[in-house]
Amino acid sequence: MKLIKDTCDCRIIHDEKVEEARQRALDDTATDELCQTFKALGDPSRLKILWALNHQEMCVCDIAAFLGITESAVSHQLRLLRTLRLVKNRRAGTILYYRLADDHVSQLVSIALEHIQE
Amino acid sequence: MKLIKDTCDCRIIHDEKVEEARQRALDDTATDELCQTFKALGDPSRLKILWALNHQEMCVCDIAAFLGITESAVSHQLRLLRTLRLVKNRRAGTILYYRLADDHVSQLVSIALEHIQE
DNA sequence: GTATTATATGAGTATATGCTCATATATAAA
DNA sequence: TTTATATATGAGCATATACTCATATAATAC
Repeated sequence: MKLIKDTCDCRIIHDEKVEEARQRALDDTATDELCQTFKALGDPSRLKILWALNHQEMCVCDIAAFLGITESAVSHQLRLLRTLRLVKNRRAGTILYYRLADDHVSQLVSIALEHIQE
Repeated sequence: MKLIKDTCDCRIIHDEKVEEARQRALDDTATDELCQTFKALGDPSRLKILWALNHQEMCVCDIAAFLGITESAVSHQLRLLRTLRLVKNRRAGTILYYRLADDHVSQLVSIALEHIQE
């Protein structure tokens, strides 16, 4: 977190607002984790995957067929979504079925849908 | 939207799941707008700006001082946030005060905070 | 054991993007 | 009008990232 310089070339019109913002600011770790979560939802392939998994569990090759991209690309994205605990999977033989980890994704998309529909 | 090939090299294990996903899929425009919205929240500078504006209105130079980045960088980000109707501004002389356009951002961040805190 | 299927992963590449710098615009004051 | 202040914008650059390709791993069948 950079600090503002003490020299006169830093223009702060409302000191108290800047201080207030600093007080309420999220810590760096939370900011970073929030960003990673939102960024995960900010890619068309991942958003489509998550939206599809919101309704049913699916295996990698089905998701690939649905999206029209390679299974490798899907697998890469699923790894990211797993890391962020947005999806979980269960194994059935050689097949891995993916599903949403919880209903946060559903809630986030619902609110974002409200936003874009106004 | 690419379609899957008819040749035998496309592995679809569960036809009905792929079809179900297609039926429920969001249209391309909605997907794109949702992604842009989430992407906007997926950058540390923009998320900090939005979080700060969730508590009070601020002008460009105050935000710049708060974040420790140039006013130019802030202005670029605010333009994006304005385009996505996430923030609004009011003019007071030469100063522009920015605020959140509605409470969707607040709701989105709250849910995402729940997610990362589990 | 080998072969097959389903998925995962590492490296490389092309595109996207967040910042800086220089410049432009808008409002106000002199 | 001239000057100063506050913000906006375009271009360029350095980094991030989403995909492809080749290869590796895991589970099953033989």
